[in-house]
Amino acid sequence: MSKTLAENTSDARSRLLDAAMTVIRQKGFSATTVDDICQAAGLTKGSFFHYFKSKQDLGVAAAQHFADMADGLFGSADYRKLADPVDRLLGYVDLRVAILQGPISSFTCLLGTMTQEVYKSHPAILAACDRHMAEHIGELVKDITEARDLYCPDALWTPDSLGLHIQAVLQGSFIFAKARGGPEVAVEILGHLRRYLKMLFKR
Amino acid sequence: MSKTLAENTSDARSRLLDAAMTVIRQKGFSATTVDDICQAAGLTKGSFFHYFKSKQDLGVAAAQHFADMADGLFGSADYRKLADPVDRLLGYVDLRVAILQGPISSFTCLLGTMTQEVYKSHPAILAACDRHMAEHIGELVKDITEARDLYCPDALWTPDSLGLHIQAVLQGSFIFAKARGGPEVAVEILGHLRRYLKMLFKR
DNA sequence: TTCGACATACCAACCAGTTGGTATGCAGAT
DNA sequence: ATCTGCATACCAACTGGTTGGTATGTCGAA
Repeated sequence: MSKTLAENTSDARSRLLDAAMTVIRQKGFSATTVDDICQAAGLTKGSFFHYFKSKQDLGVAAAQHFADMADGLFGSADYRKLADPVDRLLGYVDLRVAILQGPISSFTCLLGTMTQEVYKSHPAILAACDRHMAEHIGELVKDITEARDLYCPDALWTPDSLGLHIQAVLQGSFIFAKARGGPEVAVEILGHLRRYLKMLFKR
Repeated sequence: MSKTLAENTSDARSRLLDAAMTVIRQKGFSATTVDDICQAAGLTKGSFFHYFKSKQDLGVAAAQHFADMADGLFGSADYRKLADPVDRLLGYVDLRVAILQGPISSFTCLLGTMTQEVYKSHPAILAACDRHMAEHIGELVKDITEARDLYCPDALWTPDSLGLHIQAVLQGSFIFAKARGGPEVAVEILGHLRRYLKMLFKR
């Protein structure tokens, strides 16, 4: 019943996944050792391999875990209730800007980070990252499609391509946040994304 | 003077750097071993540590090497001679699209890849990546400034932020190219970047 | 003979994964 | 209620292969 604070106290598997999310976003997948994760979770290796049959297996599960967390965050956000689909898209971007706080590893995308690293070496992880990113984009594409039908049905671009573009800008902004050691540069970059969206959907 | 294509035959240091560029872009910095690089270069470890005092040292040199290569490519491209700065910017994007061919590791950015991975663990490499990316962006910013002065001097955004944005879109498009296993998706993403630039600089 | 360029052989640290074990909980039989 | 049997959860210690790095040697050019 008694629980320490930093090391969260839910079941061991969740603790390992939370730890993995944090550590992998800091050091990358290859550079994080199983021991790193165990230490961060306050558990031992035996426990780790009780829940995950390999490090790659953990990678896949961590991608899932991250996607679930993101789903919760964006699925329940206030901007989702706005009537105009363009407002929802801008609300999404604004929320992403608002999130840019605290340590870098707290707002960057585990899926993008792992994709970069494992695309040749761990196909299972790559596939998981691709699938979860596609699902996340899928939600955006719903709003994009609606907005396009409403404000520019004759536009030359497809909703899917714009969803990808939005996500690409985000991923790119994370890289520069890492390079510069802070989120300020990402805010500037997302400013252009926001402007582009407003220009596309002239009301 | 005569050089084979894959394994080139120039001096050992260059061969090691070329090999590092290729292998690191495939497997990431942490996952590539010194032996990997030596094997790809057709040399041995003794030679490696003759030229680089550590793996991190190689990372810094590889970033430099990559930046030099990029400088050569973009510095001498035809679009640089165009009179209108907007044409030069669009020419830059078009060249980046044209480059999206062959294996993924041949067109992705070593600097972006390494930044993601080493931002907490190898400050020297991170600093090198940041510096070279900033220099590359600096070239873009010249054209952006000129274009802004010419076509939209009252715009609310700064040339620097647009340079970063362009580069962020590129970096993001590489991530998706890796996730999807091909460059097609990057072409779609860059299409939006191109449209944004044309909208910004209405002529 | 000396020096730079490279090779060979080797080491200590590290790392993913294994082994063998203990503690605890639970289900059903008695 | 209590005992038995078995599964789950977790741990400490170990292993075999790998990795960054070193020590030493060879060879050709100056």
